[in-house]
This record gives sequence, structure tokens and C-alpha cells, in this order.
Amino acid sequence: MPRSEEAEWWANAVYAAIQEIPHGKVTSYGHIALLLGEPQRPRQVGVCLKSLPDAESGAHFNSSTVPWQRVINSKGMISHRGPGSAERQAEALREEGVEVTRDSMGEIYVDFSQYGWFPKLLPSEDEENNGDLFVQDT
DNA sequence: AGCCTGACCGTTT
DNA sequence: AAAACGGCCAGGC
Repeated sequence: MPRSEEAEWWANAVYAAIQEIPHGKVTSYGHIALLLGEPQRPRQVGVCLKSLPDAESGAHFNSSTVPWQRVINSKGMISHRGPGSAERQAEALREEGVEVTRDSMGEIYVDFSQYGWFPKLLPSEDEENNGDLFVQDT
């Protein structure tokens, strides 16, 4: 029993939410937290992904049943955790038709206005965001 | 037991 | 524009 019951519930909720991201789209850690009604916990979304079981583990939620590659940070960037990790994620996204780009610093980005999936975001009046918003759920 | 880190993020200097 | 700051909490040591 490695985990508390509460943590177990949260992890399963996170994995199930990530499965809702459509093929060929991406969203942010923060938005997954928001969808689960816990807007203060984007960090724990990352924690769950870190411990996502391998495909061979036989667990119900694993790296082949949960599209982990579709979750990136709120700046549209693939977060780097270990050597080569961001590159592997970029490759997985390319395989499903998502275009990724590199900036001058070598960071890998996805264009949210093209590939973003943010069903709960409402239209903003903010001048900065004026125009580039993401439509509500299907 | 405590201390530190971190697949994060909005707000406030 | 950029950095600091809280909030969050599982896991490693």
C-alpha cells in the first residue's frame, strides 16, 4: 500500500481526465487541475505523471492507455525533467500530427492556438488575450 | 521525524 | 519585463 487513499483517488482522476484530451491536441497541467476542480494543484498533476506505470505493468492506467504526451506547461512548452525526456515527448506528439517548434534556447513549444484543448476556459476581455481564446466544451 | 526537491501556476513586486 | 512569492503535497533521503 504505497499510497494513501486520497492520493490514489487523485491520481486516478488525473489519469482519467488526461484520457479526455483528444488525439492531436494538447493541454496544460494547470488545466487538468482546473477540470478536476482543484485549480491550486497543477504541481500534483505532474507528480502523478511522473509515477504513471509503464505499459508493461498491467495497471489499468499506464503509459500506453494514458496519453501523457498531451500535457505540457502553461507557456506551451514541454517541460524538461531528465535528459532526452522533452525530445521523446516531442516525438510522441509529432507521431500524432502535432507540430512542435524549437526556440533559440532549444526549448520545445507547441502552438496552443492551433493544438490547444481548453474546454473550460471562458472568453476573456483582457486586451492581451483578446482574440486568441479557446472555445468552450464541444 | 524533518528537510528538500519538483513533468506547475497565478499574483505580486 | 522579469523575478520573487505563496500555494500545493508526494516521494526521496
